[in-house]
Amino acid sequence: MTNQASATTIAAIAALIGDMARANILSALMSGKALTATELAHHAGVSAPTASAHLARLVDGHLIAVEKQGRHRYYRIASSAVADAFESLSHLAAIGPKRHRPTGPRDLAMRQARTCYDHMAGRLAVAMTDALIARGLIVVEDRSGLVTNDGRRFFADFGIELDPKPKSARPLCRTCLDWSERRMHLGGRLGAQLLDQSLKRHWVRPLTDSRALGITRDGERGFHETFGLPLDLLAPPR
Amino acid sequence: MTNQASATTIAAIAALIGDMARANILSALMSGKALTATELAHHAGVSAPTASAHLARLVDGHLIAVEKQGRHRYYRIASSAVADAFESLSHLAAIGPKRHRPTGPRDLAMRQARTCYDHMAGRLAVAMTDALIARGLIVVEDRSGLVTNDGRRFFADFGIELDPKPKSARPLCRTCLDWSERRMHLGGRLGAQLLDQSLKRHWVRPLTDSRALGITRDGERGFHETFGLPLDLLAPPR
DNA sequence: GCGATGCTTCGGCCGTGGCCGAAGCATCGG
DNA sequence: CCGATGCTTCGGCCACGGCCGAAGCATCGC
Repeated sequence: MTNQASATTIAAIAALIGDMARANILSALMSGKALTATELAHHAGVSAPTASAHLARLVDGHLIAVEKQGRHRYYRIASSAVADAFESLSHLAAIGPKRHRPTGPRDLAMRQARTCYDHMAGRLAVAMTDALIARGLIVVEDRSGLVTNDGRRFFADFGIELDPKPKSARPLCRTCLDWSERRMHLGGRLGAQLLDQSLKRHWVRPLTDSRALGITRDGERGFHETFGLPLDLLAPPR
Repeated sequence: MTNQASATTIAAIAALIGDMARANILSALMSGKALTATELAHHAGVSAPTASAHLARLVDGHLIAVEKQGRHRYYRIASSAVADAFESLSHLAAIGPKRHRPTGPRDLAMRQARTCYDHMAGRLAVAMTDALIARGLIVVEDRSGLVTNDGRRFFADFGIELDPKPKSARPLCRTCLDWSERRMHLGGRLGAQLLDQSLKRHWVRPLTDSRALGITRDGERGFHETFGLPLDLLAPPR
């Protein structure tokens, strides 16, 4: 009767993810966008009542959170821990029965850069995080990080506002791990804003029907000049 | 119709984990030991036929592997990716609805040192890995690692045989990530042998009814002198 | 060979949970 | 106010899958 209670909870959570409709819903929310119930119903390929029941169960299990806005209800992933668990399962599903890495073109793009929840992951994100640490712009310890004064200036120049009085309780700088790289990368508000800026500047663009991100020509230059990332890391996957 | 196929697979895998009996079976196997069908049936609290059916499904889904030995059949976790996914879910289950870390005594011990599948995880394992890298005894790149010549000597002195012609196809040195530390630590055959030696030397001992490991007095001295780990990291959790 | 032990397959029972259509609240726009 | 839109609740249908006991293979010890 070890962590019996714990095993119960694990089973409950896994069972929540272990349904086609709910997995599709979570998959859709992994983009980081908050979506309405109807959109999610459509995405999961089920009727509105069915989706509603699924969403209620996911909220009840604290896998997703809901925010009502007028007559819409916006659902989103509840925490980065949820995104994390889903990514792990996703990784397991991808390598599944195979012995060695499949390395399809889609897979290569995913490994280079992709969105994870609402920030970036993959080689690009890991390298950016390393670069920020190496330059003393952020300090990372355990799972959380701090922005240094140098960093504050740097991010301001880059167009990222780090309001000292955040209205959101969400941590500014958090690390999130990476199934393809086995390294940490930035999440939290800072990670989200880095993705935001990168998209705004057209340094990366979402690839169709996937969470993979493509690095544009501008991006190759920008990431190289601004963050000092090596060019070969930024080139399109071979 | 994005990664619809992928979402299907994720749901299938999660559904496998999402059953009390199967979660208990996996939980038991997370110790890294290979167990027989009857033992697992007992552990899951179900009859032999029921357990057999569950085990067959888990094998079919490539979550566990089986090896027959005489009239016994030994089951074990199929890969570190499975152990990884289970740990992620375990982490999610632990923090679940709560806002901040619970930090019970059990939890503190788990964060300091525990077994992950068949090797060590937690602060201790992460620090050991860092120390080995810093001393140039291993080189880690991407997910896999190499033992240097210096390292080979070091491990031989430590009592770990690294036969150049391994009969097992299992990689010697692999990294595995860590939910509590968000850092990589050593898995693979080397990681397993490090745990082995640490247990043999009574530097760590399994705590009752848990995957947590306690660091003994001998261990504090040993890890400090042999790996150069700081003493405060080795002290019992406050 | 023989029984004992370990494990799986078979057959049948039953409950949980998925699904939808219809109806019920809530909110917006006019 | 009214209808339209977004979402949930209700009621009922159905099947997937978990559970066990009994029986069937396989392997060991003698």
